[in-house]
Amino acid sequence: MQQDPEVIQRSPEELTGDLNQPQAEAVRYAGPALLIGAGAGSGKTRVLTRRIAWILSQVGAWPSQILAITFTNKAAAEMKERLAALIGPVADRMWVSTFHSACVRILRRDGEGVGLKNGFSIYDTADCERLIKLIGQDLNVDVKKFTPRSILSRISDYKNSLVDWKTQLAAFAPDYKPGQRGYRFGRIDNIEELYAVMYAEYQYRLAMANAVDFDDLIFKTVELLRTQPDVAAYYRHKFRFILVDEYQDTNHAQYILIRELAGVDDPAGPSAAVTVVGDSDQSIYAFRGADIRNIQDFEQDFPNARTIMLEQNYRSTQTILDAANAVITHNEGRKPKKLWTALGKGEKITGYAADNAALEAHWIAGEITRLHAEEGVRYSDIAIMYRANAQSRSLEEGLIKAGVPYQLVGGTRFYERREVKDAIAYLQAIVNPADNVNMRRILNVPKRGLGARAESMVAMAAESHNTTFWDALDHLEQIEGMTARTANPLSRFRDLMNSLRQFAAANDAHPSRIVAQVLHESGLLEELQKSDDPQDASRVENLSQLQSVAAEYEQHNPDGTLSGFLETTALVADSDQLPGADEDSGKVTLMTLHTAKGLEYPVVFLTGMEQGTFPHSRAMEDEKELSEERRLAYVGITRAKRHLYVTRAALRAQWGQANEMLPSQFLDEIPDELIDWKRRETGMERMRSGWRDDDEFGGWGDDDDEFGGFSFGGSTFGSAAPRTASHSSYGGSSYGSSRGSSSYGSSYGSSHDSSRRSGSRGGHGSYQWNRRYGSDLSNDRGGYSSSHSRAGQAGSGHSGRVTTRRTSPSANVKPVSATGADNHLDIADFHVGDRITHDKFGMGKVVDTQDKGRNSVLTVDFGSNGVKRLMLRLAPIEKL
DNA sequence: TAGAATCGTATTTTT
DNA sequence: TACGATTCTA
Repeated sequence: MQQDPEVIQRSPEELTGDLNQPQAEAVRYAGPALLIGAGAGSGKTRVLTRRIAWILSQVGAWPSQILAITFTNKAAAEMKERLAALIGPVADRMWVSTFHSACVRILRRDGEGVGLKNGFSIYDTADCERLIKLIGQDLNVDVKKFTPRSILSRISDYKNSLVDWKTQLAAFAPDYKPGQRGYRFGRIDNIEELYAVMYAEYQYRLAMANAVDFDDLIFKTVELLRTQPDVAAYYRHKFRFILVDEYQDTNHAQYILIRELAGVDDPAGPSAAVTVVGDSDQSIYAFRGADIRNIQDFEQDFPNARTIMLEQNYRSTQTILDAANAVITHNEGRKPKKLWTALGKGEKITGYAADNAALEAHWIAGEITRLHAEEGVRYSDIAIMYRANAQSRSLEEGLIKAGVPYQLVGGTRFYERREVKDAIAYLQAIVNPADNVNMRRILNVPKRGLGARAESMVAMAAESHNTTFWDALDHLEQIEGMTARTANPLSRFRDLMNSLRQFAAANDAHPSRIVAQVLHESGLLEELQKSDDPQDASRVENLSQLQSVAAEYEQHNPDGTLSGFLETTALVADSDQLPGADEDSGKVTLMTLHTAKGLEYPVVFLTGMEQGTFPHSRAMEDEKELSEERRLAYVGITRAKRHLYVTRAALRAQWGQANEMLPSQFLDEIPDELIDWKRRETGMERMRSGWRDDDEFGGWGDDDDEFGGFSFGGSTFGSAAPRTASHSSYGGSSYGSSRGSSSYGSSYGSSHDSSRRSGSRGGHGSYQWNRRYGSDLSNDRGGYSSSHSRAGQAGSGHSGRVTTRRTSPSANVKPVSATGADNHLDIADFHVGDRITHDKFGMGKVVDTQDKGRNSVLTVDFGSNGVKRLMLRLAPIEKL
C-alpha cells in the first residue's frame, strides 16, 4: 500500500515510546478485532488516536479507509484535533464522527435505496411528538392514556432492536393498512395492537414527509446495507479500519451497523478490522437502548478477537480511585477490574451534609470561594455535578449569591427554544416541502389568522388526494367549501413560501442570508420585536444568534448548503457546547452526570447524594436500574482528578413539596476512612437521634456559627443564607444600585425565574454587573479574546446549552453574535433620549452616556425596572 | 380566531 | 413549581 503523502509519518517510537505496555500493545495490534477495555482515565483517547496514526503511518492505510465513531460531536472534534496534531491537517477530511452523523452522510449519498429523497428532514423529539399527536388525533387514540412519549419510546425500542413495522403489524394488527382511515381497534386493552398500528402509521407518515427520526438514521442505514448489495460493497471496500469509542453505549442497531460495515458476516470474510474501546462500568445509557452485552460478548461476536485491558489511571488520586472501585464493586455479575494510579493517595474526599438544598448550594459556593481565594484554584478547574437537571437551580442560586461565575451545560437546548424551532421549521419546510410536521407548525406562526379550522381543511384535502400538506395547500383553489376569509391568508402563506424557496434556491450557498430572509419576510422577527414582553426581547436575540450560527457554519464550510446547515443543527448535543479542556473559561461548570462522561476536572462536587435523588427514585426498585445508577456514580467519582466532594441535603424540594431525604447508599459504599466529613449529620438528624456529644462529629464548626445550629424548614434559609461574608465582598459598588441586599430573597428569586425562561442569555441582574465592575474588569481582556478566537476556530460556537453568566470574562459560545461579550456597539450611536431594549430589563430610555472608550457606560431608565448603569461593551441591548 | 384564565399533571438521564 | 392543554370569553 502506498502511503498518503499528506500524512505526517510517525515512527513507532513516536507513537508508542511514551505509552505503558498494554497501551502500546493496543496501538500496535494487527489482528481483525480488538477490544480495548479502557477504565476511566486510562488514556483511551490517546491510545485511539495513536492507533489511528499507527495504522496510517505504520500499516500504510489511507485516511479515507478509516472510520472512527464517537458518541458525541465534541468527542469527534477532539479526536480530530488530536489526530491533526499527530498526522497533520488530513485529519479534517477523515470520517471521524458520531454514529448519527456518519449515517446521515451515508444516507445523503445512498438513501434512495431505502426511499429517502434528497433533502430529507431529520425530526427531533419534539417533531416526533407532534407527529404522534397528529396521528393520535386521526386514529382516535386516547393521548391521555397513551402519551406520545410512551408511544415514541416503544417505537424507539423497536427501532433500536431492528424490529420493523411490518413485523409488528403482521403480529398484532394484520388488518391495518398504513394511511387508512377509520380503523377500529379490536380490543381497547390490546396495547400491542395500538403500538403496532402507531408504529406503522408513524413510519408511513415519516416516509410521506420525506423525514426520519434519530433512530431511523441507524435503522435505515442498516436496512440500506442489508438490502443494497452494491452499496454495502462500496462501504466495505472503502472502510478497512473501523474504530468505535464508548462501545458500551452502543445499542443493538448500532452493533449490527458495525458488523455490516465491517462485513463480519460476509461469506468472503470481514473486510475491515474492528477496534472498539469501552468500559462496561461506564455504561449509563441502557435507558436509551444501549446494550451492555455488546461489549461483554465482543470476543464471541467477532472472530479472533483480542482484548486488552487498560487499568492504569492517569487522572485521579488513589483515594478517588479507591472510592470508585469500592462503589462499583457492589454491582453484581461484573468482570472484576481494579484501577490503580501512580499519583499517590492525595487528599481525602470531603463530605458535607446540609439541612436543605439551598444550604448545600451555599456551602458549596462558599467552599469554592475559599478554594479560589486561598488555594488559587481556577474556577474553570471546578465542576459541580448532579443527577437531574432540576437540581441545577438551587446550585445556581447559591453560586450567584456568592458571586461565583459559572456556566451551565444542559437545560433547554438552543435549538429547542420555540422561536428557534419556528425559524428552523421554515428552513426545513423550504428544503423539504413534503415535511408536513414543520409545514403545519409554521402555518400560523407568526399569527396570520389561520387556525385549527383552516389547518384541518388543508390536511383533509391532502389526505383525500393522498398527497402532502403543501401540495394540497398549493392547490387550495380546488379545496371545496373554502371561504375567502380562509383562502386569502392561505394563499398569502403559499406566496410567502414560494418566494422564500426561490430566494433559498438562489442563495443555497449562503444559509445565513436565507436565515435572515426567512426571519424578515415571514414576520417572525417583526412579531417578536413589536411585543413588549421582555421575554420576546431575548427571543429576538436567540434568532439573531441563529443567524450568527449560520454565518459561522458558512465560514467553516465553504461549500456548505442550507440543508447541510440544518443537519448540523439537528445533531448537536449538550456536551458539544463545552469549551476545550485546556481553555480557561474562568467559570465553574455545572452539569448532569451524564453530560460529564468523558470529562475531567481537578475538583469535582458530587451533589444531591441522597436516596431518591441519586440513586433516582425511579431506579431504586429495580436491581438493573440501580446498577446503572451505580455506574453513574462511578462515572461521577472518576471525573475528579485531585479533590472530590460529596454533598447531600436532608430536605429537598421536589415539585413544590419539601421531602426528607436519607443519605445515598452510594455514600455508605465509599469506605469511611476515605471521607473527611465537614458535617456529617444534619440538624434534623442530629435532633432525631437525640443530643449527643458534639465531639462525635469532628467538623461541623463553621456552619454552626453561621446558622446557629440547624434548621428545619428550607424557606427561611433560602433568603437568609446569602447574607454572609461573601455578600459584602462584592456588594457596595455604585452600579446597579437598585437591588439592595435586603431585597434579595424575593426579588432575586423572581428575576432568576425569568432569566431561566428567557434562555441562554439569561440572568444578568444588576448584581452581576457589580461583580464585573468590582473585580473582573481589569483582567478580562486576555481571557476573553483568546477564548473568542478559539471557539471560532473549533466551530463549536453553536450557542445554546452552555448558559454563560455575564459574571465572567469570556463568552466562548458566541463568537459572532451581535450582542456577545463584546457587542461592538459604539457609544457615539447612543444619545440621551434614545430607546433601547435590554434582554432582561426590557425597554428603556437612555438618560446618560459616558464615553470612556472601551469602557463606555450607558445609563438607562427601565421604568419599573429601575435606572441601570450598563457597560456598553457588555450590555445585552439593542437600539430601537 | 385569539387571548386569557384556569386546570391538571408531570420531572431521569439524550445521540 | 411550571408548563402545556383545555376551556371560556371577547
